Amino acid sequence: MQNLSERNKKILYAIVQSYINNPDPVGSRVVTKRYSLGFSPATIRNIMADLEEMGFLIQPHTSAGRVPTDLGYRFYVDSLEDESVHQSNMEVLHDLYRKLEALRNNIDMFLGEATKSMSMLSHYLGVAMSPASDLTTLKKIDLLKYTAGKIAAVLFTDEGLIKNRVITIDADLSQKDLARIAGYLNSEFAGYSLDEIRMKVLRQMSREKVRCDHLLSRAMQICQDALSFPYGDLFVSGLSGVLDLPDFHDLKKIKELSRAIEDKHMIIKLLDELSESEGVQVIIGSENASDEMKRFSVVASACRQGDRPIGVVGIIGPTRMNYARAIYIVENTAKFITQMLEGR
Amino acid sequence: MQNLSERNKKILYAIVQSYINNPDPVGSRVVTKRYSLGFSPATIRNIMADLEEMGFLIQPHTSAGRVPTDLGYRFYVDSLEDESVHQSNMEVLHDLYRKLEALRNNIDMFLGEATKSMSMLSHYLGVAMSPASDLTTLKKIDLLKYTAGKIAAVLFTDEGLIKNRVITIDADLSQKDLARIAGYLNSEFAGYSLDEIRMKVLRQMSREKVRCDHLLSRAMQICQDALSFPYGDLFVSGLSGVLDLPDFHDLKKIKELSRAIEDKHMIIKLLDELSESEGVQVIIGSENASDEMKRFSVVASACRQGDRPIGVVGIIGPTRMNYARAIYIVENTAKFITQMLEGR
DNA sequence: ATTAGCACTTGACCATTGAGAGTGCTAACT
DNA sequence: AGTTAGCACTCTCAATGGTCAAGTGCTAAT
Repeated sequence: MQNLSERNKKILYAIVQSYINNPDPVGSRVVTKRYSLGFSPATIRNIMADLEEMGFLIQPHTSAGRVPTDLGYRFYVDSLEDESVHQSNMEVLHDLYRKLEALRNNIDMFLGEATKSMSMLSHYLGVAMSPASDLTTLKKIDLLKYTAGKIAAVLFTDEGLIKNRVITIDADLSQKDLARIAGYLNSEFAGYSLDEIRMKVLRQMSREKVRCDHLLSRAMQICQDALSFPYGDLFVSGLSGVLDLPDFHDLKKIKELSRAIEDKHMIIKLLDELSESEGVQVIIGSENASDEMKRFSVVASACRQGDRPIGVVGIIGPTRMNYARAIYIVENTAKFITQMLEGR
Repeated sequence: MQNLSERNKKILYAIVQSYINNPDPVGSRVVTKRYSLGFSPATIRNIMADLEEMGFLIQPHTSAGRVPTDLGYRFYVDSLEDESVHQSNMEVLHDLYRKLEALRNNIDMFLGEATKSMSMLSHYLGVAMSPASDLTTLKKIDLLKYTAGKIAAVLFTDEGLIKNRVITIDADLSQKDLARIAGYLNSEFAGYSLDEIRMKVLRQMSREKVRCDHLLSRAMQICQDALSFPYGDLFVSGLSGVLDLPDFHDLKKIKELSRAIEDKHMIIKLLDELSESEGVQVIIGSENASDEMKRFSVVASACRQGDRPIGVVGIIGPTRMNYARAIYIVENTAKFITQMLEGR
């Protein structure tokens, strides 16, 4: 990448951009015509041959133009200037989000709507994930009597998530007992992450066996049950829009994509890994860890509140993606969500 | 339909069945060959011409075999005998559901898994919807202090659903106040459907304006906010599996389907209407109210607990669907869910 | 180092063709 | 009168071959 001359960089950049705007393999003619660098087609051809040798381009067949490889896209994305991102019709984005503000009290629903907006604006798939529960911080837990032998645990987290869960217990506890247990749990565990709490509980329980405080050990048991949450919720939308893209005129690729987004675990893992990193992340085609995603690209960003992750939003599309636009949309969506959560 | 002779019925039935098993237009030859009714191809041809005239069959083009129309499928489904449904590998179904029993406390998650099972077994789309909130019966409401100016309302319904919602209020109420309000709401509204409660609240509020009891009017305000739920949750799964069907080798049809299932409101409305009726319902192609669904069929059943609807499960597929199998799967899934809910 | 020119390759497009499947109709059969 | 055999007809589908345009690589000239 560094061993590219300035000239070659410019040409590679132009080729990728041309291909992103228009799904035809780009030939030497159009490069000279549309991007007026002062070279003749023949020169461009030589350079293109070099770039192909270096792995940035590939030709689908002899006598077709060239198409960027994943490496080519990578170069393009890395050399993308922030300024190039400014596109005209992006004010819509803020208008849209302003409408979404009404949902601020319900983060799950908000994320669902945010994916819709992202998919509409980008014409790719919008995805979002609420935080992996393990890292969320418990703010408050309440226990409510539900029926005999069943209680409902309501968890409030610092991120504004509320989760509830029905727990079956073998004894019949009164609401008063439950309030005492809840009070104890709150005093003991509020402010810790669910992960930490789980560990604390385990330690407590082994100690408790000896002391055998009835209510307390029961409290621990309840707590353990209450915290066993699955992953965060996942939202995906925009599939029907994606199918209109020329990239998906091929049945095989449609199947691949739908298989990928149906594998929620895979997507969750993917987004989860991104939730650690700072800023907008771009994963291009073969850079993806998962086989199912090797022909698609991901643009995603974590939403933070201070240093606590509160979710991930992103866009999934073909490797031939308008990265500049996607990055802009994701960046601003993440920013907006962060602001919204701070404002409350 | 009644004006069909017994012989014609048999032949129509055979044609539909053949087409369901094998997506080739069925000609007179195969009818005589595979279904040994004692007729020659020529006779069958005459009858097929009659059936076409009556609207049960259609030929894609001259010199192709015939294909059932929606009317043809309707005849087939209506004359489907219960016995014909027994298929060999259906025991898997119960094995699968036994595994799902672990999720019985979390009806939403359970429905999600149930759709997966249904789609895996049928190779069509599995859908499920938790009850439309309007009709659910309030069992208990709890109010919890969340932050200053915000409270969380937790609703328990008779169906075992728990919903929560953050409500913003303009004053700061203590947990004690909230408990009083909740107590009042419970004594007043428990046992009524959310719909009824909404009406009661409205009546109360107009009366309250005169009397101006501060806490009470506040309670009404909270209650109104707490009850304003969106639709029930919708679960859809199995798209990638559907794409392997020969019926979806056509890009246009894929788009149609994905557009349809992305229109959640439409699907919810569709299932909602079915939740009123008894037993397994079959809607074939053009019988669908929604344009987007006119080329697909729906097999669905409401799940009841007594006379209270607690959800709808179903299968969406091409009109050339294995109705017998789909009906069997839906019927047993619904039955299983009902049993599971009763057992708790 | 760059470029003009040219021969070559290849996929896309189109019309033609022949095979195969299935029909409708008529005339013969029971 | 219902049923069937026979046959001409229609239509799709796959294969074929020929032309066209695009784009390349190479060579020789600048």
